[in-house]
Amino acid sequence: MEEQQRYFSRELLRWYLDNRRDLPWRRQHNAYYTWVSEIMLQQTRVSTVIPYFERFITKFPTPTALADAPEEEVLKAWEGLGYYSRARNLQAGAREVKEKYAGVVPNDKAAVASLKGVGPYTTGAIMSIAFNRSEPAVDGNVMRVLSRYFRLHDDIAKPATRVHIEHIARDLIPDGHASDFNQAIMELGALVCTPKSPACLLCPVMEHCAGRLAGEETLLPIKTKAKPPKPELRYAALIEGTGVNKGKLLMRQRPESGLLARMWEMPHILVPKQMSVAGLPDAEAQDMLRGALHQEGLAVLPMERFMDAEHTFSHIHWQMRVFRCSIAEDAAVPEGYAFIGPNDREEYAFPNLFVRLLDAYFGEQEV
DNA sequence: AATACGGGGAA
DNA sequence: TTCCCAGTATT
Repeated sequence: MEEQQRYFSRELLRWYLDNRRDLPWRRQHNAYYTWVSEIMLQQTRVSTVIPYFERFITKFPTPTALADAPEEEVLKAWEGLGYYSRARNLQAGAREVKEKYAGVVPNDKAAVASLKGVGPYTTGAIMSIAFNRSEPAVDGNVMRVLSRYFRLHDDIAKPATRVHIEHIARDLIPDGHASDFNQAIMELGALVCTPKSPACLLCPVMEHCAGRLAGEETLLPIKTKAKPPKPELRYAALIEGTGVNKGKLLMRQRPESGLLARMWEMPHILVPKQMSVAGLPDAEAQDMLRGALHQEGLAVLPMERFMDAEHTFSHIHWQMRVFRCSIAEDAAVPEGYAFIGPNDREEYAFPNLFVRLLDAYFGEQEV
């Protein structure tokens, strides 16, 4: 092994012992905590995850507790965290651990890798962090740190690059220190070797960092840009209940799979692209909304514009125009719809966009 | 190999 | 605004 590599592993480990953050999932050694935290941390910042992790572990302290919980409760605990299939996959994994491994996360790479929602990174993270096994755990941090340190010009957006860097990372793990080393390299990426302006002068391995020595620390890593989100115009119906449903809004549950699976939303329609370019007059928009909802067995009458709202997902940009609608007190409500009041909100999981709309509506009612 | 899949924080 | 974050599943 080259001196540049031994130096990296030695100095990084030394640095980590002094700079390790005190995080909830590091307070005690528990493979389930490692698993839950790693799933939550996928594409999600540490500061965002911390409160979710605390609540989640309090509510579901063991794999068996998670396995036995109602699915809606798990989804509600995930509300606002995003990538909601993670919640369902995690619970599916917990059920498998309960059934096949007596509720204990197995110290077995193949078994862990086969759990739902656990890919190459998370497999390596669980095996190394929880069981101190010498497996690489290559995430965005690790690709950035190693791209800079070894001055790799491969496009980290390409799957083949992750595989390449996994081999490099595996060779760097000091015998018997996989857990600390893998956390150390990610910690360095999060605290020092940051994406925009890396703090090279604070870096424990700057002396032999090829990227920095070449003056390329801000050029690396190479990453092709993602394409911009596709714009979509949507018309939504804010349907106020009357009689026994006074003070409540009619909401519906999204399908089992796809975007925001099984979460609750305001009934709405996608406006065909041709008509959405210039937008429609309110009268025509309301007529389109009324007709589309009628097709679904919902007889409502759009009355006036309530508000506009926008939301950007990774790949779609929603521009939503919300119309206040009236509905007859004895009107039929199709399967999957429910009247939800301010006191019922804890029973249902909503995507961020509809949390904002509900806040706007119920906030207005209080005043 | 490309695309679907959320949301928020930092610069 | 832009980037991108302790990625995975599906196609």
